[in-house]
Amino acid sequence: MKKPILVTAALPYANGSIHIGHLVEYIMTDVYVRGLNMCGEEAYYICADDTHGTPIEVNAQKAGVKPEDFVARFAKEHVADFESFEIAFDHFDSTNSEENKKWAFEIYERLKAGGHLTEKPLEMFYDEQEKRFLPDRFVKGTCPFCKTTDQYGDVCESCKRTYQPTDLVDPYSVVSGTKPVIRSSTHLFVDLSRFASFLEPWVRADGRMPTEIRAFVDTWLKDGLREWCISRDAPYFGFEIPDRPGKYFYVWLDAPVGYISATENWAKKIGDLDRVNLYWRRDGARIEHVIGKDIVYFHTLFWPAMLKAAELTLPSRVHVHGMLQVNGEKMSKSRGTFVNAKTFRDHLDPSYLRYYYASKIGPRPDDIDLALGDFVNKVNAELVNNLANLVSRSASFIKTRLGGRYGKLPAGVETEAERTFVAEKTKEAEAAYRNFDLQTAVRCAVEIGDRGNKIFQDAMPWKTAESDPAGTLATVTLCLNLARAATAIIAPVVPSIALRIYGILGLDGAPKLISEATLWDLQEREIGEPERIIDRITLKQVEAIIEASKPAESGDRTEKAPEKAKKAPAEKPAPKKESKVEAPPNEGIISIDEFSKVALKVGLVKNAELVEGADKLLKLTVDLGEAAPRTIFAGIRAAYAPEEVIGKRVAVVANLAPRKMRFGLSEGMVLAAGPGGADIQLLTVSDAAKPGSPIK
RNA sequence: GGUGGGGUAGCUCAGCUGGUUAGAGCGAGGGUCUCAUAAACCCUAGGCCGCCGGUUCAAGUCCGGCCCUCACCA
Repeated sequence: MKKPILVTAALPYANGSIHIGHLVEYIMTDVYVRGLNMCGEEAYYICADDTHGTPIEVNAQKAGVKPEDFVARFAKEHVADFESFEIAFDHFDSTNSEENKKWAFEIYERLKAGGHLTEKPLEMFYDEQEKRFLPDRFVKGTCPFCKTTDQYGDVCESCKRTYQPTDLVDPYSVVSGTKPVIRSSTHLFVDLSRFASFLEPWVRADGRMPTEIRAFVDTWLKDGLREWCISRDAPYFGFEIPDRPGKYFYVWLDAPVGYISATENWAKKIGDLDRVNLYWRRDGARIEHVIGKDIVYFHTLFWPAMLKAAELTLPSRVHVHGMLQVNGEKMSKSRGTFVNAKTFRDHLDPSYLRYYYASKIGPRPDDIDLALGDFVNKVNAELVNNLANLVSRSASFIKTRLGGRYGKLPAGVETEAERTFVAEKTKEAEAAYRNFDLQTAVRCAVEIGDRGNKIFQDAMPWKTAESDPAGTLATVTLCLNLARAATAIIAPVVPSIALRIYGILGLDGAPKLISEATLWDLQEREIGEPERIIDRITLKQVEAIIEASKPAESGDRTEKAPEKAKKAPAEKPAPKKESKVEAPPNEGIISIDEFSKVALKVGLVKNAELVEGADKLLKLTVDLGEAAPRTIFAGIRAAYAPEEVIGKRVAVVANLAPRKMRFGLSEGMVLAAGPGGADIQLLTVSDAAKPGSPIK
């Protein structure tokens, strides 16, 4: 007997709004689950908000509300966003539930009983003012290697090297701005290496994950698995560890457990409580996770180890997708490409985005590019001009000129050829859906649409309607049966459009099975009422979305959300949520004292030259009114030729720690505006300013 | 820095286990038609398949090196 399939998408973090990056995953998973069901499988789609962790705790505090309330606001918003994009979860839950606590405890107890836990002290930064330990991303300071300032406690964005927070020079707390002290705290660890012999074959099993990802995970396995710290100190929003008062489960311990607890609450909702045990304890389901490239480690190593230790059902498949780019670049607030689900929905029908994503998503974990011009073209050409218009032209032709009833299909080879073709495409599309190859499924539908349009065009029914009504009706009937086939195939992608088309064709309800494509039963019966299916879109509408997504003011210097910024699926790690009403204050804010630490001065560029071996840098000699001019390397070569810069009076950070570069020592930093590359404007000052005079 | 992925026509991408003249859609140029959401249909465009070597009768398709780019680094 076929097992039901329980599909999950990664849990969105309840710290921000759903944006078009998240939607890649929720849409593709939704299409996948709808596709499976339309292939005759029994598939369910489960998800939940991920609600725990330091960022939420801190942000709730800043917003002056309880974490529970903070999280509840986003839960409401998330549900509304998903609904509007026709993402049809069978159940959407929250990790902050009694059920989740219960399951997390159970897994914890099993880890302990199995002897998989170790305990040891850890030296960590502690913020005395805020009375809290500081996770990596809540400490900033100067990179110990390259001396770049304001780097997070785990990795330097400038030189990309990783280190411990305690390695930072001049560390400060992101929460209070004070200098943290080192304090020891005892923590719990899962000894992952004990699971190595189990994980290796599990990871390598055929079909477990895309081969590209397997290669990636393999390298981790070869390097040897490290211990995984699963506890955090209070204050923390999460579950307190039963036998460790004051210690809480790290959010990544209980987040994936949400897959199970959400199943339990769903089981309760549908009145079949045993289902949670059937699926998770008795191998009664295929469990499939859909995740982004960014959280592979958790889902292919930690999570299966936890499940194994607790003797729960392991996922059959972990499907991984790539990240979203917009116009070939990361989503960016300042460019307006960081588009929230709500903003998109306010401007355009979500069907467009569902269609576009599906048309670009293949089975491999490649990044997908939302190229705005391409978006407009593709949607108009394929969804509207091809598919919707085929229905429109054929249906209204029958309605207005051929009596409003379908005729018989043309006899003979013509119809046979189409039947064969559609049968082929239907099979291909079913296989494609099962394999997350959504672009192939979409192409199958479009190809059928092409055939319909070509047949209609070649037959020229507008010329034969009078002379040969029966033959003409047969041809148009064939076209509509093709349109119906394409509709059944595309239904998982754009369900509401499929429903509308079925109505026009005179069919009840929405397509139920992809195989309806091969029914050919639109014959000698009434057709429905023609209606507008979906409008073409214009670049202008898309530009309006971008415009609406730009930050209102330039002061909004966004930055990565600490610790869990990368948790959000399909999101290029970047900015946090926009400063809407409910938004907590940004912890990037600094005090006047901190700002005054920066010595900005006017510098006169005496000389500038190209740097051999560095295609981005110019070597500047800058007079700061000091005894000797300074040498400063500036990454402005793409925008300025050396001679353009000489003689300019520019803004210089004079007390920046000197940075040793391959080409020499850089003794300061020249300020410039703009996104980078060739789009850079040096901040210049009028000639009246003396070199060395302070900028305040 | 380490690891992994990419680099194919102006743009977005297909090209499985190597094999006839390297494909699609959009855009661009030309034509047909008017039923339909200024939609449809036909023809055309001739791209060093990132660079350099190698294996092979035969290489976008395998191997090595390099360049560029993206991602991940618990």
